[in-house]
Amino acid sequence: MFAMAGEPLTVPPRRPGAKSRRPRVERTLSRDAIVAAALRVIDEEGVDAVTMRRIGQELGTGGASLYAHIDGKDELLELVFDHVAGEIPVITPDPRRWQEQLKDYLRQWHAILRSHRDLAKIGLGRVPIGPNSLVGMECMLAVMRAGKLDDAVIGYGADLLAAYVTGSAYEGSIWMSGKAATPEAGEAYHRELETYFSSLPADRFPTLISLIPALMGDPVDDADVRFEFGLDVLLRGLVGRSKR
Amino acid sequence: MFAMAGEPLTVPPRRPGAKSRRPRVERTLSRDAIVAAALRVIDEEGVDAVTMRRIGQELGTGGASLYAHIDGKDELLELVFDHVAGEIPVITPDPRRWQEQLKDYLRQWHAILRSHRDLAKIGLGRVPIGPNSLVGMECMLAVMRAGKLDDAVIGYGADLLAAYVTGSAYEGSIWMSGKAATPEAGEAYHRELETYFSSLPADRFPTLISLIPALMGDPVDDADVRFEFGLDVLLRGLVGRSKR
DNA sequence: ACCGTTCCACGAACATCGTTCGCTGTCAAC
DNA sequence: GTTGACAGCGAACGATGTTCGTGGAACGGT
Repeated sequence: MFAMAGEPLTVPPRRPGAKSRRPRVERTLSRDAIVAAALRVIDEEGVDAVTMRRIGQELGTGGASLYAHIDGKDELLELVFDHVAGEIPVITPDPRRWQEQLKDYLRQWHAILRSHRDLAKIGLGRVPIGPNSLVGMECMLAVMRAGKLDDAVIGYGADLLAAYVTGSAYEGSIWMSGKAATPEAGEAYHRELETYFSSLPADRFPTLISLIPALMGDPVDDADVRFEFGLDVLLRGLVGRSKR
Repeated sequence: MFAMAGEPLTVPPRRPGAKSRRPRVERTLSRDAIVAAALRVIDEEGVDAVTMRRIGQELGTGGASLYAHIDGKDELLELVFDHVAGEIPVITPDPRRWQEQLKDYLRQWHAILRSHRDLAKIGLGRVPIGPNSLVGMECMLAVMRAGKLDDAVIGYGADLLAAYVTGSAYEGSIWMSGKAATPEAGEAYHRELETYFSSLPADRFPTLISLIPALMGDPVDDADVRFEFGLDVLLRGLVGRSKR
């Protein structure tokens, strides 16, 4: 499983014993090409459409050919996730405006995840330890330390914020999940859910029913407002927890 | 997909056209028995071990027999999730100690999820709309309203809190995930991760390295402290956001 | 210029998954 | 007593991740 542990920071060679006596000629396939193809499929059809055979076909071959460059599907998805993590620009911490810096960073991270369909799903059950993810983590921690937060708050808080960004991006992608990934289907599901809530017995769910407007905003317009709300709540809580 | 929308609150009959001319004699199989068997398998081997054939075998038959009572694996998992959601005791809101009530409720939810291995994984990509989940949601909303939070804060906040509980329970179960679900393997992975972080170049990851003790506590002892921290941060932020 | 080694590419195959199909036996309704 | 609906269930289908064995091309040594 965790084959990356202890390996150097740069993308590690797959076969440790391969001394590569040969100067590694450029063949048609490569790790980067495979990752790019997988990302292309994710952008077009979502993470569930990523299949070894599908990626191979995208590169003009079969699924078995990928195993020469990649250990398996798990590692492939991890590579894709870390690849897009590299798209986030790094930040040099400025103690005077660290909060807005941190928020901006998380906003960008969230936006990038959302721009790749349900890519966030990959990061849900994982501890991201790819090189780019680590750079992002270091960046986040540095900004939080510039804010003079307690070490314990930074340690727990960074995890909390990272989980929030990933989870929020994934939840936002659920509305267009499943097979019919069209925005119309998402809105249809949204409406169906709203009518379902409205049909509940008012005597047993009084609070729920009275809060339907607050619980369900427009699924697309509301996504950013919702994310911003969580961001504000989390940072408010973190600084409140740290001071004193 | 969302076949439950619009159906009555009690567990809906699977086949809408089945008028049940026969008074539904008690056969060996039943929805409840299937759900119980699935939960048993989850407790013993985790969610990934839940297979139609495995559940059938658990009940002394094959996998195909389940489809007479259940639409498919997706619905089965949803039923299991909602079943354990029924274990959480409901709360009558007390405005004077609503915060501790809310915390206690989320603590119990978290504990129940954690007690069923990686069951939380099921709830990650779903909007829980089962009957028991709805009762829990109503309960949560009522307590928050007793705290006189703004409606908007309740609406967004309830989602935030629910996602936190589920996500936190799942993350906690990752340490013992994979195949070798033993606690020793979890600790081994934890140690491996720590040495990996320690091996990073100190000139490029100064903050990360200096925060290793804060980032990684003991995986088991630390889980509750970590959860409590997030709870405190979230509630702090929510009330701060609501007051003015 | 030749050969041998190395290793990528790839079709076929294996195990496993969710699900469907068609048959059988049984029990309730007429 | 007859009939018909339906739970139960083995077999099968399509798709998945992964492994195996073969082939062939490119490089280094001679």
